[in-house]
Amino acid sequence: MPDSILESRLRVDLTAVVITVLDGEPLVLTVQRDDGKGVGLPSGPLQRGHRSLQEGLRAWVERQTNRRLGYVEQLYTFADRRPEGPDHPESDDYQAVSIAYLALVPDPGEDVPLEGRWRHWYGFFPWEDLRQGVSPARTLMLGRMHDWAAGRRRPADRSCRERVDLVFGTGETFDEERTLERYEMLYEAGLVAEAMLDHGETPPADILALPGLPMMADHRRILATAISRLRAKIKYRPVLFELMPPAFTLSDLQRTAEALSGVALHKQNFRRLVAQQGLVEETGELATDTGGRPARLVRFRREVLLERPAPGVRLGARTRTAGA
Amino acid sequence: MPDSILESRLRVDLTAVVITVLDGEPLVLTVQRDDGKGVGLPSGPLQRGHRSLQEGLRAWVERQTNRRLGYVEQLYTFADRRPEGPDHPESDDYQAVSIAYLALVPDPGEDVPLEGRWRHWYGFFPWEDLRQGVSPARTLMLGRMHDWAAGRRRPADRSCRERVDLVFGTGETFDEERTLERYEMLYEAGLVAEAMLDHGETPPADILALPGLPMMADHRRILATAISRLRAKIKYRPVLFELMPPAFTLSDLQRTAEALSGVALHKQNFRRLVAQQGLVEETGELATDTGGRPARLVRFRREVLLERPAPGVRLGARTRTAGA
DNA sequence: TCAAAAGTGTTATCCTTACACCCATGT
DNA sequence: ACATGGGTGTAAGGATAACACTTTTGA
Repeated sequence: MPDSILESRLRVDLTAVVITVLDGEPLVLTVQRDDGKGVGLPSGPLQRGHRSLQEGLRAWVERQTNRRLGYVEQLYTFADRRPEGPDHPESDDYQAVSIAYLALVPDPGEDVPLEGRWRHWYGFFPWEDLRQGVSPARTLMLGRMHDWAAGRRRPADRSCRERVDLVFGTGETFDEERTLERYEMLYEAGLVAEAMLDHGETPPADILALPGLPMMADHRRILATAISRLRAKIKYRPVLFELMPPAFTLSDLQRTAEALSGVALHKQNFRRLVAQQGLVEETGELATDTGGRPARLVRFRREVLLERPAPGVRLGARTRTAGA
Repeated sequence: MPDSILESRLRVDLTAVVITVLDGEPLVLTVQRDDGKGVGLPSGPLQRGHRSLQEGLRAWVERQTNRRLGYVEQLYTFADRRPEGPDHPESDDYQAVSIAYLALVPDPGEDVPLEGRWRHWYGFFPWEDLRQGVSPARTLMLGRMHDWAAGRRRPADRSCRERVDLVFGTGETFDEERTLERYEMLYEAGLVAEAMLDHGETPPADILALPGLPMMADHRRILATAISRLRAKIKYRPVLFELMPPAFTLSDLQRTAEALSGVALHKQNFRRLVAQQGLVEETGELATDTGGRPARLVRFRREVLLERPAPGVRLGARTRTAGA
């Protein structure tokens, strides 16, 4: 009853982060907005007739990209305010509430229509890929973060520099799950294009000087949320297998895990962990196109979803990287 | 552009699960709806002028219950369809989308106004409390679930009976984090009052024969979601301390952990885990009102939030219970 | 003096890590 | 033959689980 006059009914958007891995590279399904807003994630408003939030999401993705989704889980709900730029000084209203979902598909499929396109994760987040050790791009960006940190004094807690090093990790101490925190820190430092747009500034002409490709609205933040969640989740739930074909080799599985987590894993231990958890069983066939000795093909034992309490591909140790 | 005629703008509700622990009992903040719908969680619509979703939530809880919230995190977003009962045969529209939050406060506080009231968790979920071993209520309810399972044959996967035993656990194998799954299974079996209401039936007069007190709409499901999340989270993030006063004893801390997780913990190992993780430091004072030997008071070391990657109160072993 | 609760020490066991080594195929 | 990737065994280290025991207060 109270203040019902203030109630605002607003649009509810459903937004999908659809992930796959192809040849050891993680991909995300994007759409190119025709209104010049750039690259975004598939999304659309919740409608009458959608039987549930998830059904609505599936319908939108199918329409926009022709893909049927398999595994789907809810990620997070964001409220996107209208940007506060000089054009909208008075906007105290919300544009929309958008409910973001994470979806996994085992292969990219063909005939993705015009607007739909798979893009590499690490094009948007170059600093998140440490599989080859520390990349020059990462070092460069860390330098800029240190410059930014040096110009700030945060009262009452540790120095900003220390926080940067903690969240970004110094080589060995990289925590791959902190993708969202890293993005938010870069945003705070004004080192991503979206930060400038949201403050009404125009990003520099040499947009490529900023680390990572931007996305429309807050979609890159949503993607960062998805990556963080997925990197955490593969360790305690068998979601990795939602990205695999029916039969695969253990090396394929490891490559997929590495693609998602962004770090190189220790081969023998990875295999043992998978084996001893009973997550896979042999098909009896061999893959001959491996280059060296043919590898046994295995398949996911779907039964574990029912029998084990919380099985996941615990990643185990990493291979020691050369970088500090 | 397409189908904008179908777009529906709808209400967005913010719903709070506010938790505290008092004298070893976990409590949830509830409001009594005056329209006869029974007990519910504090909630209200997102309004213009709320600076963010979280701010909106805080505003509503403060107004309805006079409590300021400390720790707040987003839980899940639900779409509540109008019930399909005989009164609304044609309703294909949503009532509202509600975004649920989990909030933790260190003490109940006083002067909670008329509608606001703290209630015991386990009044709503009697089967979730295994601190004293297996309760008669739990055994009774498990029997009913077995009866239900016996009357069903699920094709293509394990027998329903096995699924019940897996999710509810047989004594030793109880997985405290599966609170939501257990509630959903009880709902499916029609053993909670809400299931009947949602199907247009009237619950039996002897409502107390059904396990646990009901809540309005889907609020008990939301509470189950909160419990699941919280039980999982205390193991890898130091959220337990959001429920503690500034100074407390290790036994207090253990009692709080037990209250939330619903199982009895092994004293010595719990203490060692907390100590060796550096989560607390001594204040130098002693608590004299413990009954036996006075206990040292400790406080949470807030610094760990910055220095450690993912510190949590890993609960360690449980005390062996007598029940099978 | 005894009950009650705090607090300490110690061992067996398991899981993880790290390393070394062998196997099967294509060129 | 040898390069390449698949696959196995094993010992060191660390964390957990389970146990027994001592200390300090109030009644």
